[in-house]
Amino acid sequence: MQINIDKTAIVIDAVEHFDLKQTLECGQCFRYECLDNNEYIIVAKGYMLHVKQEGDRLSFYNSTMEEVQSIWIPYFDLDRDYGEIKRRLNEKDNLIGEAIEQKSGVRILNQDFFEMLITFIISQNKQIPHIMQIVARISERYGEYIGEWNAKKYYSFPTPEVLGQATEQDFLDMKAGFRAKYLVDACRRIINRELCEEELYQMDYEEALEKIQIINGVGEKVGNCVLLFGIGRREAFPIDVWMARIMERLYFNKPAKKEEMQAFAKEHFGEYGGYAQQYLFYFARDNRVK
DNA sequence: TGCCAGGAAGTCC
DNA sequence: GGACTTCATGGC
Repeated sequence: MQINIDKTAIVIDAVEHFDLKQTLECGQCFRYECLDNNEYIIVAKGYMLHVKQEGDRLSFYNSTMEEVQSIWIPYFDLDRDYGEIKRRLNEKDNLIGEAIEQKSGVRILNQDFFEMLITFIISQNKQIPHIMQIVARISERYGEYIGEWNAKKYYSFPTPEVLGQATEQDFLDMKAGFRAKYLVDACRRIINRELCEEELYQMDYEEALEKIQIINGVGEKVGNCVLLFGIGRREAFPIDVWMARIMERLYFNKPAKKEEMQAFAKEHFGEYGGYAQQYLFYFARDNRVK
């Protein structure tokens, strides 16, 4: 991968299988702001990033060469061969091809575990814009100031220790609703190490999925999202209402149980389940599949 | 106004 | 063990 220093930015030319807008707006990320066409402010990994894509050129405006290499290339999953992933998925069947083609610039972001845990507990029974609002409130109140753009200030996502100081009432004030008690429970169990990130990396997928559900408010769907987006388990296959709709349409042709769909995904997509899921989810949601 | 949202837990039988 | 209900909040 060729990385260059321009007058105003660190630049990567000839990026493939990547579209900044699709990758941010496909439903996996909740901390971005669109400035202009394919130009964004992103908050991740404790940094505020100003980034823009023009064709196959990706420009990082407020970053160093070292940060691009050590933080942003891994974050955007840019050192993975998505051409190979797409070939493998297209070998499985000819039904997923349309979704891959329409959403071909999606990559799975490598986000932080604790942030994904809290974010996806919030996500249950909520629409994406509202999830983003609540995560922004949490960061403003408990995160650290990391920069501003156009007079708007940005804040990092808090650590478990800091967010652990919030009470159920605090989460209610931030409009988390009935999830407030789950959030308190999650912080507590992370702080006292009933669940820790390191052990999840060492467990196999099934074991990790079971373990993460010790947290009150984390079930199979939320657990899979955390493993996929926060622990890098690409075999994870979260099934929400949109995934159920698109799978019933493409693979079952009738109403199906979640358990059946989960088993099908494991057998059919295997280690590529997470990628398949994201192409299908974004396709279904963006096209309002009923 | 009623229905739904990247669901999970509680409660019934 | 499966089906049904409840849980806040906001957008349409």
